[in-house]
Amino acid sequence: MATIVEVARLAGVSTSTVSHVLNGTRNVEPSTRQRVLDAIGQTGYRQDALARALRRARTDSIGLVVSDAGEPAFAEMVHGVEHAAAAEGLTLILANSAEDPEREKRAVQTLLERRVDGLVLARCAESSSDVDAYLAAENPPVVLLDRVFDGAPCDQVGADNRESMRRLTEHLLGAGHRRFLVVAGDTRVPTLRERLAGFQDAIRSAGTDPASSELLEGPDFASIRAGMTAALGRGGHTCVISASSPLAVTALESLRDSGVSVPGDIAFATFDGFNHSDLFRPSVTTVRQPAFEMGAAAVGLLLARLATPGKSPRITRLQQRLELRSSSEDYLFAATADTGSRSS
Amino acid sequence: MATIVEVARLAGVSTSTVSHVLNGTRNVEPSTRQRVLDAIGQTGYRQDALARALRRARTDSIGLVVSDAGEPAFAEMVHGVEHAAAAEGLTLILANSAEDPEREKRAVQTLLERRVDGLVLARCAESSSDVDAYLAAENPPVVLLDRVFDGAPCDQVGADNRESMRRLTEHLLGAGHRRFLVVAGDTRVPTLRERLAGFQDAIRSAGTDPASSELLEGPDFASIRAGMTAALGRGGHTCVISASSPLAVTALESLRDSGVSVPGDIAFATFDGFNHSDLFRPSVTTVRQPAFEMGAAAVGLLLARLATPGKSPRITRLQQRLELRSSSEDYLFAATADTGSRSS
DNA sequence: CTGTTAGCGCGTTCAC
DNA sequence: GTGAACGCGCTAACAG
Repeated sequence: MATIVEVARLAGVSTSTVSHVLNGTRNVEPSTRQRVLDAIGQTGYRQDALARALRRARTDSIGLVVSDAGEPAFAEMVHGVEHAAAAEGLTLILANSAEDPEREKRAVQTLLERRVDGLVLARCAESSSDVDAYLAAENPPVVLLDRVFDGAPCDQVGADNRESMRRLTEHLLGAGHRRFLVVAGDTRVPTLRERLAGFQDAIRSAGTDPASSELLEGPDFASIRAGMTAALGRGGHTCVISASSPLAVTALESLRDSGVSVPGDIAFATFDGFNHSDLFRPSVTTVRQPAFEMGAAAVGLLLARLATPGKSPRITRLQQRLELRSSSEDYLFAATADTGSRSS
Repeated sequence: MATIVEVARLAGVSTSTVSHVLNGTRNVEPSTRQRVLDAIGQTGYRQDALARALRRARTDSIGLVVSDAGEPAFAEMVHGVEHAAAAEGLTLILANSAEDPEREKRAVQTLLERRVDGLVLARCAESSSDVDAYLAAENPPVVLLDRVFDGAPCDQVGADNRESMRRLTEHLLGAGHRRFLVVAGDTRVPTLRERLAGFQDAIRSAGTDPASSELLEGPDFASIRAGMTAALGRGGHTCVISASSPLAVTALESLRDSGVSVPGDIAFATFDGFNHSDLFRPSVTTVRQPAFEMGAAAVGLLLARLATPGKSPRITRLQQRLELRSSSEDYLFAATADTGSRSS
């Protein structure tokens, strides 16, 4: 690979002139400029990003750490981050923590060593505080993605989980449901905690008896499954709400294994959902995350902070879309069913 | 951020000693070694990957360009590449060409400027020859992923598309199918061309009349859809085979819009398939790509080449899994149906 | 309008 | 066993 020195020699100018025509950083005589361009063409010279970054103290790259690269929603966020970054001339360094605090820590360290201009983090559930220490020491621009932490000293992008769950639940209440089975999952995860809160908001403001519904919480999917099976055995619920796509898989498997049909015997709705759901039965009612847009928005916040640091942190909440489908809409209440006391 | 100079001063040694302690590149007196380690601990010093890479002429990073980051199969490959790279201490720079030759070209250029130690490319359908020129000029280790090009001068990883399609078709022939509707897609794409070839292999070696089946080829999904609708209108086919997941979506939409039910009226099978298909109806018969493993295998080949260059290119074909489900298995031939002349 | 020079932070000879 | 000095390729400050 040719270096700037060879180009300069070939064009009969100094390296600094070559640098300036390349970067447009000062005027150069059209004729010499052309000589430089010709020399570049002949040698096939390209700037060395490494040397350039070392000198300029900026790498034109950003780091992204996701907590589960296998999950479609995260894959879409990666896609969105890549898209927005590329559009801004930034390259993307990708790391996956796989929900492991240790790997997350290493990833952040590695990215800082590589001197990324900014960091987008979808932190894992039990994220180590070491990470915060590293970030505080270095203090690079950081945007938290997907999982919003109250009081975090940086920009954040998330979905309007609480409001969306409230809207979903209100819709289901309006359809007549009163006895819900809520598969809430690991409520230490902010996203899932917010969704549960949204459910409770709706129940409370509707004046419905919270005791009619049942919550399945916890990080362990085996327990969730066992809880599902037990609850379905007892019966009485008219609707299952799942707070995430992996939880939905577990819930649907339990329903299938218990011989409970959707929407024949019970209604079903979930967050995240499944691709191309309209092609299959049951097509499932879904609160769809704008994952791609969230990734792109994170890059936007990063650039804004890069441009004007010192502003106070912003939280962007992107609206989710409620997609009503057969799994909830085609449930029929039995004529004799207790659809709750319509108290209002 | 502390630099090596500060550490050296604090430890009362030269920078070269610090460097040697860090890299274990020559013996140092245990006591001075400890002083250096202490100084590192105090300052929170970490090596600057940029300066290090510039000096060592290697970046410990690899570049990955995928042709469609939005496609689940590619997302899994990204996942696999990231996983294997991280395990080897390599960081991953990700770019998406979005099937655009221009973007692909820019991505490869950018990655070369960043001096990645190697490149994994899932090239797009109409990849520019400029890319080959850049690669030839620089001659970095390259592994082609997913789309295998005969005679390419580099290592490649793909799936055994031809064999898998042959196996699938043979299975369907065994079930009695003779009149197939094959949604082949853009057969300039090696993967899709191989799958079509596998179908033809099976038809030929079974001695079945090729004219009984119909092929839908071309890059344009609207035409594919129109072709589907026309073919379904004419009728006579007993089985639809789709060569990829996006094609399957189009095909299933056409089937639905034409009021043809799967597997009631027609059997259906596809490559790639849908996640959690067993939870929904119809559950679809699928030839599943080991996408994660393919990504990991690509990194493996890259490392092997890095270690021992000069060997002749290798092609790794990973086996795909045939997942038989209701969409094809539960199709019932009408008693009067012509299931072909059982000539053998 | 252009050239000279001094680092960015590190790894690595070469000398002791 | 250790240190001094050089250079990876580039940009920015200073001169002219």
